[in-house]
Amino acid sequence: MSTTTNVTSISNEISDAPTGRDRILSVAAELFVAKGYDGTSLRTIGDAVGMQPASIYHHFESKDHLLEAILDIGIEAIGSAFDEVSEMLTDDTPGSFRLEAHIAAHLQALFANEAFTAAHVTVFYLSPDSVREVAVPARDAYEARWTRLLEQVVPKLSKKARTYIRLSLLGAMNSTLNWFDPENGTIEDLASAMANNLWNGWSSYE
Amino acid sequence: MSTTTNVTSISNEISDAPTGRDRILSVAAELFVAKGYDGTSLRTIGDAVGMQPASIYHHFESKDHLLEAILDIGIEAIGSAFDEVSEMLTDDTPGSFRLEAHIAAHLQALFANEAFTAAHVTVFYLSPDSVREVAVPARDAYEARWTRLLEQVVPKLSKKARTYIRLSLLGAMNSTLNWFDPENGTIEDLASAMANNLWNGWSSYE
DNA sequence: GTCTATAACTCGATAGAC
DNA sequence: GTCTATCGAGTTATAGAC
Repeated sequence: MSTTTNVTSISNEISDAPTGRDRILSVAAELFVAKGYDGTSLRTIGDAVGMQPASIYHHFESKDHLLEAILDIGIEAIGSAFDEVSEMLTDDTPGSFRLEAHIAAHLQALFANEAFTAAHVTVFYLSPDSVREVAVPARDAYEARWTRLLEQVVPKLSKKARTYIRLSLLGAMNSTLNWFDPENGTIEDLASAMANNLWNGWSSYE
Repeated sequence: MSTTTNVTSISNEISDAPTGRDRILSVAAELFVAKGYDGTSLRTIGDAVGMQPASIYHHFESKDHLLEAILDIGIEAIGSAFDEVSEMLTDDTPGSFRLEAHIAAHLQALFANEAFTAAHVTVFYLSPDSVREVAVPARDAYEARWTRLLEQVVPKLSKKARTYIRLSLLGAMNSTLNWFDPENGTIEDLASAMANNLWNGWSSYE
């Protein structure tokens, strides 16, 4: 589907100290997330990869296209993580289990793919219009997976209410990038806590 | 406490078509939220207020100080909204009511103070270090209000679990800036839905 | 595939008139 | 309090050698 480097090859090459194009992608993703798209110059990226800024243009047509490639890798990674979980679950898996498993997959993907996935939570919203337009279809396809999941897990809820909880849940999960430190607790614990609190409600802790 | 224009005078002057310093603040806040801090030049702000970029320096020492003033107004506004609700509730108000009232206040503040409050959700994270350092104490004080509230509302939960739900809830509420349209539903409804789903849990909709 | 050099432009900020 | 004019540094991107 994608014409850019796919996630599998990226994650394999991360441990192999990627060079050239893949290394530019990794470094640029980290910098974009840390300092913003406008706040990261091609000089900064070049310095970080040990390359002149002009050399980046051999691998990418423009700074915008570099960001497009990063967002493409990120959404592919998190979509695959969702699908892998789906394949492991059967139709009669309890809703609370399915919810927790997909929450865990989303959170793992957020923290495990260098900054490719994280870029969708922060960088995306300030991206140039042309870049956003390219990234939107894949993002919508990912959201649609959650829409279908919630239709199955909380079928009694109205469509509008399901929209609210879907977007609230995604907002809560994505916010973990701002406050959760994977060295200070496991993502499994975090996912379990989030899923349990959502499923059982807070009233039991009153 | 604050040496910059306070929220009350700002909100009063919004309807009076503010001029000079206050107008720069309003316009810059909107632009910073829409296009990012690095993505908004003083020239752009000047154009939007009908002023030469150099004239902005009569009101603000630098672009950084302008952002500091905006963040100060924003956190003051949302803190006041929290405190106003607190004063309306008695100690024996049921936890679910208190939760919903404070959620509603937070969401109202997010959408009602031009972009001053919203700047804390987006612009803050990519601000220059010096600006962030200035804004952090007031942000921490606001978070501490939520910490105390949750200690009272869900006392049986462990401290760690309360930290998770506090940050998840704030993340969910702040994400509404990305997806909720106040012209397509009331904030009261949104707050009610969020509070009810959190309090009662999703299991009842299975 | 990476380099040097540079074009064309924009940035935040300053100086000083009015 | 707002203006004009401008400085020095930074930006994306291109041209062309190796």
